[in-house]
Amino acid sequence: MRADGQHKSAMTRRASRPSPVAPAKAPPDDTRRQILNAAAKLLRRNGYASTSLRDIASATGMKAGSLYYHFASKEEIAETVMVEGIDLVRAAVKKALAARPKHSDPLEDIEIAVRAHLHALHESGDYASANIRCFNHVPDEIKQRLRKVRERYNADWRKLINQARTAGCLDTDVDDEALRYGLFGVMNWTLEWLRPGGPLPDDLGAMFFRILFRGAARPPTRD
Amino acid sequence: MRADGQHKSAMTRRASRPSPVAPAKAPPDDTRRQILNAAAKLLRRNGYASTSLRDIASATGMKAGSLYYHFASKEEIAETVMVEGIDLVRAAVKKALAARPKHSDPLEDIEIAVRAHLHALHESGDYASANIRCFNHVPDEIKQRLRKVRERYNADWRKLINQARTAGCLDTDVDDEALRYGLFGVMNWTLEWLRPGGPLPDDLGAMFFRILFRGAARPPTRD
DNA sequence: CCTACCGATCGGTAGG
DNA sequence: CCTACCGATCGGTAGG
Repeated sequence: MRADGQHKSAMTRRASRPSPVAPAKAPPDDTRRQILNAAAKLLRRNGYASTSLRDIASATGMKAGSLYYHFASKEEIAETVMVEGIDLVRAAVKKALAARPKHSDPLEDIEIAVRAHLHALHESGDYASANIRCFNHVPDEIKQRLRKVRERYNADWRKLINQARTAGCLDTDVDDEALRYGLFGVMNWTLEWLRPGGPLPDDLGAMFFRILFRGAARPPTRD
Repeated sequence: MRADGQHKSAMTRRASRPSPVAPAKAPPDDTRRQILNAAAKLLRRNGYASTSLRDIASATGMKAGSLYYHFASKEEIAETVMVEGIDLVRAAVKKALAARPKHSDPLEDIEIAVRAHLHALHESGDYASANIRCFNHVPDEIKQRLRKVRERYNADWRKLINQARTAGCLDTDVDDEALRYGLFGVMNWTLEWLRPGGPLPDDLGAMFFRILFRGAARPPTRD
């Protein structure tokens, strides 16, 4: 079976000959990914302080000290997970917007973004959740760098809202920043209560969009 | 000055003679309160795992071991703080609703509740914030008991929303639980971003109520 | 309410 | 990537 050289799937293949760009002697990048996956799951569930390097190591099938062959510190592991968490959601929203129907109006774009953000938060899962759950308890130095990454994603939303504002789709007595914080609030708060058996993230996104943009109150009847 | 027996304010007075209901020989309840105040502040800022008994003790001017004269464990201190955090907000909302204008409609009641909740969260401060910030990282046994206390507060909001529903004030295609989670989301998420220099909690409450019930989109013009 | 201390666990390192 | 270990810190206790 091994003679044909095709026995491994593309997912797990390793270079059989040293490649000029990725030398085969180097430690497999897979291990690094396994560490990050385990760390993301644990950080999401237990928080920053309660996640020990021994927990991460044993979940990856190695000993605590060995983690330092791949990362310089616990902080570096956590920061890597959280940055990826932000970028995963950001990329998911960007991708959903790129696939939107032509000539969609600014409000439709926001609905697409809301649904994509919620979907990524609950399906991609651990990385994005770890970012939101651990942000407050991470050392200040990391927090400051994370803020810059978050700010890029905030800018995406400000742009979406501003396009709706410019197009005249938003009510004049609604504050744009309050609206953005409100959107982040309803979306990210789902991490506190939404369980696997509950409503689907996509349906929830549609409902939240409807409430925040059309309002929960019954519209006044035309008379 | 001490001869008149009136030198202490009512806030800090102690029983000068043993009272049948609260014997004077007992340790002062003030100390217990000071411990809880310090714990609430630290739990809010640093989270459950990163708040040590030594931190709480030194903030109260005592040694770590002495805390066990007032509480049985770190868990008991945290649980006490968090239960009070829920009850403080709940009481603030109840009080605000009790003082509402006569014949206010159900939507006005909800706006009052939103503003009271936000006000309590950011002015009463540490206890309520500690509850929200630490809930996920507290031992399961405590979490289960806290859920029951939270459930009482949830019931208050379900009642408010249900009254609006029954009165026909809410749109038929809005889900009541989604609306409640949305309200909690926008309100509690303010802990993640609202800083002392920012908008006043009351103004923010009015804005959030406006967005969630009237909608951020410009209403269709009547033609 | 303090001193002195317990066993457990933490992030991290040396040497291989 | 492991073994063996470091100093620091943790929640909690004994005895006063």
